[in-house]
Amino acid sequence: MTDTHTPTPQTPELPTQFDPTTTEPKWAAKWRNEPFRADATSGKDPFTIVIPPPNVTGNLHLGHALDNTLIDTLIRYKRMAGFEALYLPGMDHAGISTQVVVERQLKDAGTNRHDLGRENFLEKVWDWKAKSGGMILDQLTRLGVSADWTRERFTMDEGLSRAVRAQFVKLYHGGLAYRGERIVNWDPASQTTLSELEIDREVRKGKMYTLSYKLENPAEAASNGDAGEIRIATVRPETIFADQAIAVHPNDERFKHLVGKKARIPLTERLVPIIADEAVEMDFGVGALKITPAHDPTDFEVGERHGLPRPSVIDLDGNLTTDELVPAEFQGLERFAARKAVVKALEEGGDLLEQKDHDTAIGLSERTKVPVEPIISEQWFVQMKPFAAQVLDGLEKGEIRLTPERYAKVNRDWLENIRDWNISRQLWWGHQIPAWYDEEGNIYVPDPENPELDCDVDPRYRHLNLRRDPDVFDTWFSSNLWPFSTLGWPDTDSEDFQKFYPTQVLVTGYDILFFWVARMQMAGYGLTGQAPFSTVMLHGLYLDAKGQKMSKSKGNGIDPLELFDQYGVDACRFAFTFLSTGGQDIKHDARRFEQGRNFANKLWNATRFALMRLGEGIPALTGDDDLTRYVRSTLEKPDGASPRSRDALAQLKTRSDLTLADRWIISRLNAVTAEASAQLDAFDIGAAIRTLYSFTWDEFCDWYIEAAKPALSSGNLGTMATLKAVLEHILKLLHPFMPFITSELYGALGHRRQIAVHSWPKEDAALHDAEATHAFDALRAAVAAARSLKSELGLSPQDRLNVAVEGELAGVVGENSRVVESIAKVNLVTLLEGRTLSLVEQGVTIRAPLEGTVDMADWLKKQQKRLQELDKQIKQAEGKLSNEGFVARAPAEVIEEEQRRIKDFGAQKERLEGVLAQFG
RNA sequence: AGAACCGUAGCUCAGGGGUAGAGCACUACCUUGACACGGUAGGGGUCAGGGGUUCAAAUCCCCUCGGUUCUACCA
Repeated sequence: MTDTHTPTPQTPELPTQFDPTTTEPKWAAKWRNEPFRADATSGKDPFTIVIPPPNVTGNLHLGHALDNTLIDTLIRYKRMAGFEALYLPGMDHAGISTQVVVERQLKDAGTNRHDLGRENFLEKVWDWKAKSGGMILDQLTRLGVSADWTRERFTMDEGLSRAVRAQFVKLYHGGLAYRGERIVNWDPASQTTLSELEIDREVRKGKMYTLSYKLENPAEAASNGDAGEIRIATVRPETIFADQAIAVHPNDERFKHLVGKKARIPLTERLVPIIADEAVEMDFGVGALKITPAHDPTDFEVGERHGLPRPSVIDLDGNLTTDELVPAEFQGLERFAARKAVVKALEEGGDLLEQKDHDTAIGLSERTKVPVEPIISEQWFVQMKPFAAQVLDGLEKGEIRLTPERYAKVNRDWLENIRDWNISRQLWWGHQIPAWYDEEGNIYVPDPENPELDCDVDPRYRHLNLRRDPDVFDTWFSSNLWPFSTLGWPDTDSEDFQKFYPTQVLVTGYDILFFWVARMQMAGYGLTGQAPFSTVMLHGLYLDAKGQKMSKSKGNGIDPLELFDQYGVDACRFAFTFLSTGGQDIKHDARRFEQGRNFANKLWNATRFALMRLGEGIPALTGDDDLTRYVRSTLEKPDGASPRSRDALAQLKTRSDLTLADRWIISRLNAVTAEASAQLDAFDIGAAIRTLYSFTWDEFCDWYIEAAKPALSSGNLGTMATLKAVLEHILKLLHPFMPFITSELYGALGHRRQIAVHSWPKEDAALHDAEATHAFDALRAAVAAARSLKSELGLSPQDRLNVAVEGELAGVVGENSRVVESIAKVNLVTLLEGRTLSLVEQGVTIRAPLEGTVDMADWLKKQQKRLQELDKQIKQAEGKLSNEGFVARAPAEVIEEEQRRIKDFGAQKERLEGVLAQFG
C-alpha cells in the first residue's frame, strides 16, 4: 500500500453541502486497489479480526453492514494507535444454502442436479459463487472497510480445504470422529441430514390423539381405559405402524400390572410389549405412549435401553414406505396425507377415542422451511464433550472474555449440555468427506502423516476396491477453523499464523454464538491448543422499524445499498455505531441516518469554514517558526510530511496569543481524546461515537468556532493554529467511524498522506486547563443569559442590546467582551440607567434595559420560580450536610460538591433577590 | 418448564449509586459572510408499579404487571 493519494484539486471553496457520491467512490477504490496490507514481519503488536465470512450466496444485508462497520472501526482505530492491524476478509461456501439456491435455479430451468451429474452441478455452483461472491466484495468495498484484500480467503479454497481435511483426519485417528447409526434430522426437501442448530423450532397448532390399543388378554384392563384396552396419546398417528412398544412410568400404579403384557397396534394385527421407562411423564396425556424408535428421538433412546428393533415406515422423501408393516392402503402416502388417512381409518375402526387441539413444537429446516423428519441413518459424528470441556476450562480461566458479559453464561450453558455433532451432509456442494469404504464396509481414512493422500490411490490399499463417501461436511465444519485456517493452519510455522494468531477480537451477532463462536472456541482449543480470540464482542440483531426480524419471507428486509445511496456511507456507519450499545437489538430508525448525514455535513462545513478563514489569514503570516509553517501548510501542501498537528498542539500550550476559547477547546479536546480512546479500548463503540459527536457539534462547532471568529478576523496566529490543530484531531478521532469524509477533509487541509495512516491522538496531561474551562463556562453562561434576555424582550437575533455584566465572574466576561459581543450580538456596557431585566446565572448576572414587549407578570413569575428552585437546591444540600450519616460516609468529593453548591446557589440567590427587590 | 433482556420526554433510544440526557417531533424568532442537512430561545419526564438495601436509588436486590428473545426429548 502506498500512503499518498491524488489530492482533491484545491478549489477556492468547497461546496456548501457534503456530497458523498463524489467522495466515496474515490476512496473506496483506493482502499480496494491499495489494500491495508498487514505486515507479518513488523515489530508492532498484532491486532487481528477475522470477518464473519458472509455466505457466498445472497447479498450483504444490514447485519453484515453492522458487523463490518464495527470491525472496521476497531481496526482503523488500532491501526492508527500503532498496532499491526489485520482485517482478514473472506467468504463461506454455505453448503446447504448455496446448494438450495442453485438447485432452485436448475428447477426453474427445467432440470435438476441428478440429471446434470455431480461434476457439472458443481461447475454451476462455482459459476454462481463467482458472481455472487463478486457482488459481496463490491458491497464490502463500498462500505469502505480497510481489509487486507491480499489475504482474502474462501472456505473451499485450497488452503482451507487442506485445513478441513487435517481436522477430520486428526479427529478420526484420535477416536473423536466416528461413524454410527443414529436418529438424525432429515430434511426431505434438500435430502440431507441437519444438525440441531440448523433447525428452527416453531410452535404450531396441531392435534393430540388418544388411541385405544387392545390388550392381548381382553380380560385385563388399564385404569385409563375400558376393559381390554390401554390408551395412549400421540401427535403422530401415521407412525403407529413402526411402533415397537407402549411405555409407561415404572412407578405408575395404573399400569404396573400390565408391564410385560402385550397390546395390538390398531389397523394391524401386530402385538407390541408394554414396557416401563423413566422417560415417561405420568401426568402428561393419558400416562402412556407408543414407542416408535425410528421416528422420534426420545423413542429412539427408550428403544436403545430396551433393545427394541427400529424399523422405519417413512422414507427419505417423507412418504410412508411400501414396507409390509404398512397396510397396503397407506403405502406410499405423503406423511401429512397419511396422517389424515390414518386418523380417518382409526376413527372408523373406533380406535380413535379423542382428538384435541395441541400446540406442538415442530422442527423446521432453517433453509427449506420444511418440517424435518427424524430418521435413522448412518452418519459421521464428532464427540463434542472433550472439546467443550477445554473451552469451559478456558472460559473459567478468563482466556476468553465476552462482551456483554451476560453471554458468558449462555456460552457455558450450551457447552455444558452439548451433544455429539452430526457433520455429514448428503449434499454435493462442500468438502467431500475423505473417507473410503471397502466392499465389506470397513472404513479407510488418510494417515495423519500424509493427510492429502487419497486412500483409493494409496499403494497400501491398491488391492481393494475402495469407494469414497459421497457425502460432504457440514459447512460449520470448515467455518469453525476460520480464525486459524485463514492464517495458514495446519502449517503452524507460517509467518501469518505466528504473527496474527490467536486473534484479538471476534465481532458478530449473538444469534450465531452456538453455531459459530462456540465451535470456533472448541476447534481453537482442540486443534491449536489455545483460544482463537481473547474477546468476543456480540452485537444485537438489526430489526425492522416495527422490531421484527428481517427475513426474505416476510419481505421486510432493508437493503443497505439503498441506505448508502440515500444518506451516504459515512452517515450509515455513524448510525450503525451510534445505535450499537451493549448488545441490544437495533430497531431500524431512519432518523439516526439523517442524524449521521447532518453530522457529516456539519463536519464538512466546519472544515469549509476553517479553510476559508485560514486561506484569508495565511497570506499575512510572514514568520518562519514551526507554527506558522504548520498553518501555512494548509495551502502549500508540502511534498514531504506536513508539520504534525500533535506537535502544533504541544507548542500552542506555551503561546501567549491564545484566547480563552483556544485554551478551553484544547483542554476539552484533550479530555475527549482520553474519553473516546478509553471507550474504544473497552469496545464500547457506541459510547465513543456519542462522545465525539457531541464534542464536535456542541462544543467545537457551536462554541469554539463562534468564539474564534473575532480572533481569526484579526489574524491571530495562535487561534489559526488552534483551529487547524483541533479540527485535524477531530478528523482523526472520527476517522475510524466515518472514513470517507475524514479522509477527504484531511486531504483538503493540505495533507498528502491519507489520514488512515496517521497516528491516533494521545492524551497529554499538560494540555489540561481547569482554569480556562471554568472561565469559559462563565462566558457561555453570560452569552446564554444575554440571548435569553433578547428573546424575552422580543428582539431579533440581529438587534443589538446593551447589557451589563455583574457577579463573581464578571471580570472574565469583560476580558472577553469581543467574543461575548460577537456571539450574543450585544454591546457590553458598564452601567444601565433605570429598571433592568436581569438573568442570574452561575457566576454572572446579565442586566438589560427594560424595554420592548416583555410580559412582566410572566417574567416575575418565572424569576420567583427560579428563586424557589434555588432555595430548594440549597435546602437539599444543607439537609445532606447536616445529616451525620452523609458527612460520615459520603466520599470527600461529594461532600465538597455539596458545599460548593451551597456557595454557588447562595450567591445566585442573593443576586436574584437583589434583582427582584427593584420590582418590590 | 427454565433463563436472559427490555419498560426513561409524543417517537426512537443513551445513561446504569451522588443536580434527569440525545436525535427527531412541538412552540417562537432568525436566510447573522461554515452549515436551513443550519442557528437561538423555549415547552415537555414522580425514569412501568410496589417493597427493600444505602447517608444517597432511574441506577443495586426482591415482587408484580407489560413486551421481546433464547434454551428444553413432554407423547
